[in-house]
Amino acid sequence: MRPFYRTQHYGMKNSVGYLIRRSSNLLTPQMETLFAAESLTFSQWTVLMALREWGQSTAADLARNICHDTGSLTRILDELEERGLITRARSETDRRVVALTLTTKGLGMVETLLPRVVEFWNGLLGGFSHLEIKLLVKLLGRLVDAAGEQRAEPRRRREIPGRRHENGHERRHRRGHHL
Amino acid sequence: MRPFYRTQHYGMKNSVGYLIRRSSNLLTPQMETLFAAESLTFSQWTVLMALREWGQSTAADLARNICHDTGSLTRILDELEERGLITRARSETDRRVVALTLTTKGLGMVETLLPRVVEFWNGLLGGFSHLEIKLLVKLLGRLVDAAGEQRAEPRRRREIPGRRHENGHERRHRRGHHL
DNA sequence: GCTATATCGCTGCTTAAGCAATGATTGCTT
DNA sequence: AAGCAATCATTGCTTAAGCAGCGATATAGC
Repeated sequence: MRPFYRTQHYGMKNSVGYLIRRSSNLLTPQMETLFAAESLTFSQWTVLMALREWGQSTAADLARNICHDTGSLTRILDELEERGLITRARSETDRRVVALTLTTKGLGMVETLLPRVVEFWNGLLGGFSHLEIKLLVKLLGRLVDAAGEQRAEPRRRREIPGRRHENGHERRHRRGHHL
Repeated sequence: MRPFYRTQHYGMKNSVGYLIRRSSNLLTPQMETLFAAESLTFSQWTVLMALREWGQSTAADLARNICHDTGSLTRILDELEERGLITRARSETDRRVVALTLTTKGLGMVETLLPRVVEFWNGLLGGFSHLEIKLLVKLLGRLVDAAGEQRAEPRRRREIPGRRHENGHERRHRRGHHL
């Protein structure tokens, strides 16, 4: 296929990279104002959404499919667990893995926030036709796929090996938080 | 216009917010590997590109049109100036303003890096038709506009009031850097 | 069965981004 | 003309994200 960009014509207005970056920087803080009252980060919100959608997951899994490295994610999960929104349960069949589940409280949080998010996006995309939005979603999806392959094999989400007992994880050290 | 999203069907795969965030998180580090040898940040790269494209600008202007708050930007500019890639010149007609220009060295840096960037994007977008890319660019542009309006008046870039003498800025305090 | 390699979740450290406040300057209102 | 509000670039502080390394566990090769 004939390449799209030429060195001579490459500018910010037609650069996908710049536009993506700018959208992200613009949108993230706006989203977070929606969660201000509940003091949720966009990342935390995404974790909750993912758990609601996938039912269950693990930290490594989320790190791959969402956003961050496992280090940041651990801290995000720490807070979500502390606030009683998610549950960590060490798997029996693979004791390295900790299965993450949404608590009823966590699910309630999502249900509370979701309408605001939907309203926000409907407002923001008011000038777009449904066809355009579908197109945008599709193109962005393909872009994400392409970027994922470029980096490494994106690796499918795997099934979580049997998770029997609730809250069966023994953390070695607790960070900061007394208790 | 009939709203696009419904609370019932809102999921990650069709969420523009999630896709944007994920693209950004995926793409940024990949871009930065292109600048690894020159140890440039994506943000720094964007500043250089903007200056090349707009000829001249100010910190506040860049902050509005690019990415960050003026605080971060000051530090980014500090390093770029220290490395001799840009020039700060206090304006005569409005002494609050510092006009930013690309040095020849800075321009050379852009010219060196640009081919890599172009190649990267052409590779990444290999599976897209030209029409699709143009469409994506257009849709993203409109999204950025919509997000900008939502937040506040995006405010057009203004002309820089007369800039006479090169390097006529007296910084009150120098950060860290001895000199 | 044993060793080498990979994966998982977690921690400490480093760095970058965001926020509030400041001093200097300008423009606006009356 | 004078005072008030707004703007600009900068700084220190706070917080979040990224990276390297670790102990525990699991898998593959032989």
